[in-house]
Amino acid sequence: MPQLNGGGGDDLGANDELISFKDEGEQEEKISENSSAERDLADVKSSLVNESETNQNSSSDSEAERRPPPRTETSFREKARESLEEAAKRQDGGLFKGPPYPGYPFIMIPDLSGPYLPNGSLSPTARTCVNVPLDLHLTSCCSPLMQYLQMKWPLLDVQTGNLQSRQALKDARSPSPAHIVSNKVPVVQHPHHVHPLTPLITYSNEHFTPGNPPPHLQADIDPKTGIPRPPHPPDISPYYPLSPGTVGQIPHPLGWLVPQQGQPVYPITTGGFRHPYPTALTVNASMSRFPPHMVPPHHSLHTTGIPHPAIVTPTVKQESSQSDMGSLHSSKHQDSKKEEEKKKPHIKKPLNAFMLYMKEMRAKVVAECTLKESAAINQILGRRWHALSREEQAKYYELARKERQLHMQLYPGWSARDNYVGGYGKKKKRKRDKQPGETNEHSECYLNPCLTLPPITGEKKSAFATYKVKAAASAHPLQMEAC
DNA sequence: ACTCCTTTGAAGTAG
DNA sequence: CTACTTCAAAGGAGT
Repeated sequence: MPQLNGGGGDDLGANDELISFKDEGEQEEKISENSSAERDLADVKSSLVNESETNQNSSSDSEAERRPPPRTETSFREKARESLEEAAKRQDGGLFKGPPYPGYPFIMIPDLSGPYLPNGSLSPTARTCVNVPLDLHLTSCCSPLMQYLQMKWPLLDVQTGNLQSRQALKDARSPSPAHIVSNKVPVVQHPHHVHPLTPLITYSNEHFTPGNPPPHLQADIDPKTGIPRPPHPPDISPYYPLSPGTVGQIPHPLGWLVPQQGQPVYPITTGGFRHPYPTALTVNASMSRFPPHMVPPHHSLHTTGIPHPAIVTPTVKQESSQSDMGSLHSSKHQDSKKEEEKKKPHIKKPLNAFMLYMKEMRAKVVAECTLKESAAINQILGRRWHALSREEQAKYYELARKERQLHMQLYPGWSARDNYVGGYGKKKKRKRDKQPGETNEHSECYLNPCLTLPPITGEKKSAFATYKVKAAASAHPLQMEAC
């Protein structure tokens, strides 16, 4: 599990999930994260559209200008905040022209406290996330910084000029243990696709059990549509944005983030934005009510009776594997067993950190560029992923960890192997062997210097104990090989 | 209709 | 333990 050293070093410690090579070795990229956000889009676009060299608009001088003085470990967080603001300024005129979504109603403040800081205090990043938007939400919603924050922290859901949300913000800022303890960092559910595992990435109230909402949300009525916003469930942090109506018609880059009561902002179908998976707390609560061994055998139904999104009906995908599905009885003979297995739902893997990140950011990237091809989008997302700060990555790692935990609780006997079609070694689809040199044959690599990362030198490797050399070498041949 | 592409990370298997 | 494979999401593109 990623851990943030709350003290002097921002090293994530022994976590083997965070790749620390970008901490210093990728300083340039990290520094240019702000600009890379606009550049990578242009880069990929240009490479895909054969417009080479157009990425020069992010000129080298500006690159040098972006390069902050060598940062120290102690000043890292400060730098990070500075970079946030700086990026916000820059992106105001860049590709990241935040669409005007004056009504984007909420601010969702991810609580990054908890596991990241040994003392349990709010991490500096979290403070940053809290403080800045709190001031920002009073300013223009088109504020570059806010746009950036919303880009950077799509979970930050800013409602401008809404007293209720201000009150909500106050509440969020209040030292309520629920806010502090809840480590929930909600990731959103793409309306496109019912996410298989959306316990932590769901704030659709659609399936939330209406409970007793906080007083400040009691009369939460959408000012635009007049549609009452569904209240927060009792055990859901008010951080969760439940702002269906307002954003529906507003071209917000994170419109997909919002529960769809109106029209989806992006060319995405109204998949229903179902989040049958309760939130972490909800699930944990439900877990307390339904211990793992009491999880209903019909996994297609959650404890709430709502079809579980992680389960794909057998018609979609089938695999022959044994699991602990309660509906299976060993006494049945093979035919019936086969039928049982046919009916057996396909439990998908929990999403890892990057997948969660992709899910959250994809729509935004798609909205910011004309690219629709997922391969290209994923390239951008991959680069952005590496450009993320540790705290931001840690957020997703933690989220993924919770997803895995939740998945384990819900499906104790499930194994990733269950989803192996034909089993290990029998490839369902032959993946092209990626030799480093082979990968470099990609035109994007040549046309797109931004798609590459500086080669990792041995010095850099030694500088970071947690650097997963092997992982990086195998996972990022493209970056490891200097294009 | 199906597969590939493309990304990272988790988890599984084989040696 | 290491290396490798598969799958998770996504949707356009190709077969």
